[in-house]
Amino acid sequence: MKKTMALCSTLSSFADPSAAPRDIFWWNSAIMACFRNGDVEKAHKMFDEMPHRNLVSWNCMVTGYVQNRRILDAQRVFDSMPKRNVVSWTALMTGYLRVGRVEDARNLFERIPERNVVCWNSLISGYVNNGRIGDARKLFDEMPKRNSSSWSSMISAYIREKHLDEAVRLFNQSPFRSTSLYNALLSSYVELGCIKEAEDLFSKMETRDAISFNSMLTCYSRAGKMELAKQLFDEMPVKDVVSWTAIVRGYLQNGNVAQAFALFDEMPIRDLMSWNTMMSGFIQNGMLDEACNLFDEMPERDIVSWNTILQGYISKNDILSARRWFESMPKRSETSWNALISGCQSEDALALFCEMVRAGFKPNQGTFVAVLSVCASLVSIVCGIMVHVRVLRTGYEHDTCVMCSLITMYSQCGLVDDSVRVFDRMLKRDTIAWNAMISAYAYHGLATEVLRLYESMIQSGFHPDHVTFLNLLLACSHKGLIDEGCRCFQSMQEEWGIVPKAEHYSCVVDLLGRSGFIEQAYRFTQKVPEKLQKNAWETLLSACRVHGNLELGELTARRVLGGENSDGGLYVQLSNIYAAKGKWGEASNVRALMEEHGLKKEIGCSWIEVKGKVLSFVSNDHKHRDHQVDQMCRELDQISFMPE
DNA sequence: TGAAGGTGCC
Repeated sequence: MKKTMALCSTLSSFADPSAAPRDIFWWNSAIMACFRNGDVEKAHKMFDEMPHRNLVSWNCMVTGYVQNRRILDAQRVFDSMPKRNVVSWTALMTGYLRVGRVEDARNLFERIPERNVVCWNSLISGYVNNGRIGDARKLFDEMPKRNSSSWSSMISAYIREKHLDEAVRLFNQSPFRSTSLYNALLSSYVELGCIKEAEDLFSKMETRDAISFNSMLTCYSRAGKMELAKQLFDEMPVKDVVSWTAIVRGYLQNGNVAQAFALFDEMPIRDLMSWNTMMSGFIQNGMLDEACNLFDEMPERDIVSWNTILQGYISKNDILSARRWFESMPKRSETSWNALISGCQSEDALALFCEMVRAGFKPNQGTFVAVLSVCASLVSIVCGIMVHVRVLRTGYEHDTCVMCSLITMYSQCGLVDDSVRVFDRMLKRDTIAWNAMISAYAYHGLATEVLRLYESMIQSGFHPDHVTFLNLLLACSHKGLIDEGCRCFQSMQEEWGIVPKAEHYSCVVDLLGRSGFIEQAYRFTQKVPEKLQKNAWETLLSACRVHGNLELGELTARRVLGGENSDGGLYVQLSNIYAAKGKWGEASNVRALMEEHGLKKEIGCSWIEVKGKVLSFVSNDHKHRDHQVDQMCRELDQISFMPE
C-alpha cells in the first residue's frame, strides 16, 4: 500500500514537475519506478543525473538491476558503492539466488558484517526456491532470532513440497499463527483432497476470513459433496464474488449445470470472473452453444473470455473453427497460442509454435508442455531438441512441469538415456516428475529400472498415486513379472489406500493373460466391479487370441461384443481366434456380423522421422516413391533373412 | 513523513 502511494505521487510529479520538490526521495522513488516498469536504461540515466546520492540511491540501483535479472550490473554497482549496509548485501545475495547461483549467495552471506533477520530469511527462501529445502531447514534451525516471515517461509516451503507432516509439526511450534498461514495449510489439504484434515483445521481456526470459507467451499465441491458446500455457503457471514463463483463452479464441476445457472442468475455482484467461470463451466459440460450465448450477453469481455470460447472449440476438436476464432480475436495472449498449439496434434502445432515466437510472444510453461507433447506424439526428435534448446535459453530449465514434458518427449522418441539426464538435473521433483521418469522406463520395458526408481521414490518420502501404480503394473506385465505385479496391485490398495481404476484391472488381466494364465485372468475379471469390467474383458480377449484359447475367447467375446462401445477391433480379434484354429466359417461369420453393425477396424499406421520430416505409412504402402521405397524393401528383405 | 532487502491463501 505504502509503495503504491509513493509510486502514485512519483508518477503525478512526473506529469507536473512543479507539484513536488525534486528532493532525494523523489529521485530514489523515480528510479525504482523506472526499474519496476522495466526501463533499466532510464533508471541508469537518472542515477547519473541526480545531484546527490545517498546509500538508499545505491541500494535502489542494486535492487533494480536484480529485479530485472541484470546480475552483472547489480554486482558492478555493489562493487563501486562508497558505503554498504545489510540491505545492499541482501539485495545482491537475492540477485544471485534468483539466477540459481546458490553457492555465490552463500559465500556473500558469510561475508555480511552485521546480519539481521531479513538477510537470514532471504537466504532461506532462496534455498527453498532453488529446491534445496534441506539447506533451508538447516539455516532456519541455526537462526539466532526468527520472525513471522521466517516461520511462514519455512512452513509454506514444506506445504509447497507437500511435506505436510513437517509443515504441521513446525506450524504447531510456531509462535506466529496468522490466519493466512492457516489458510495456506487449509488450501493445501484441499488441493490434496484431504477432507477430514481440512475440516479439522477449519474447526480449530481462531479467526476465519472469506478465504478460509472459500477454501472449504472448494474442498466440498471437489469431493462432490454439494449439500455440505451449499450449507456452508448459506452459513457464511459475508459472501464475496469468489464465494459465489466457488459455489457456481462446484455445481458446474459436478455436472449440475441447471443449479449452477440458477445461482449465477441470483448473484448480487458479477464481475468478469463469474461470467468467465460460468462460460467455462458450460464448456466443461460440453455445452459450447450455451457458452457462446453467454459470451454474446456479457457486458464486457476480457482476454480470458475469448480464450474460453477458443478452448471450447478445441475441446470439441473443431480445429478449423478454433483457428477462425483465433484469427478474429481482438487481442491474443500466450494462453491463446498455447490452446491452439495443444489443439492440433500434428506438424501444424510446430509451425504455430514458430509463428508465436515470430509474433513476439514469449513461450511459457504451457507452451512448452503443449509443443513437447506434439513432438512426443509425432516422435519428432529434431523438433524436440530444438524446443529443448529454447527451454534452456528462456530460463525454464528448472520448471518441474516443462522438465516432465522433456522426460516424456525423449522417452517417446526412443532416447530414454536423455530422459534420465533431464530427471537427474531436476532441482525440484514432485510425484508427477517421479511418475514421468518411471513411465519413461516402463515405456521402454525396463522393468528393473522401474522397480528400482519406485523404491527410491518411496525412500525420498514421496507418495505414489494411481499413475505410479499403472506404470509399475505395465512394466511388470511386459516383462512377465507376475509375482511383483500382483504384489504391487495389493500394496497399492492395502498400503496406500488407492482404489484401482479400470486401467489397473486391465493391467492385471494383461499381466496374467500375457504369460498364459488365461483361466486365472478370466476368474480375476469376473471379480472386477461390474462398471469397470469392459476394458478388462477386451484385454482378456486379446490374450485369448495370442494364446489361441478358443473356449475362453468365445465366452469373453459374448461379454463384450454387441455392447454400446464395442468397436471393430474386437470383432477382428475374435475372427482371428477362429482363423488361427482353421475355423474359417466362424471367422467370416464374425466379419459379416461386424459389417452388419456398420463397424470397421481402423487401419494401423506407423511413422518415422527422416531428416526432420515425419513420414507416416501403413501396411503395403507404396506412396513414398520419392523416398526410394524399392530400395527400402530390398534392404528390409536382406535384414529379415539374415542369420541370427 | 516519504525512497532500498525477506514471507503470505480462495
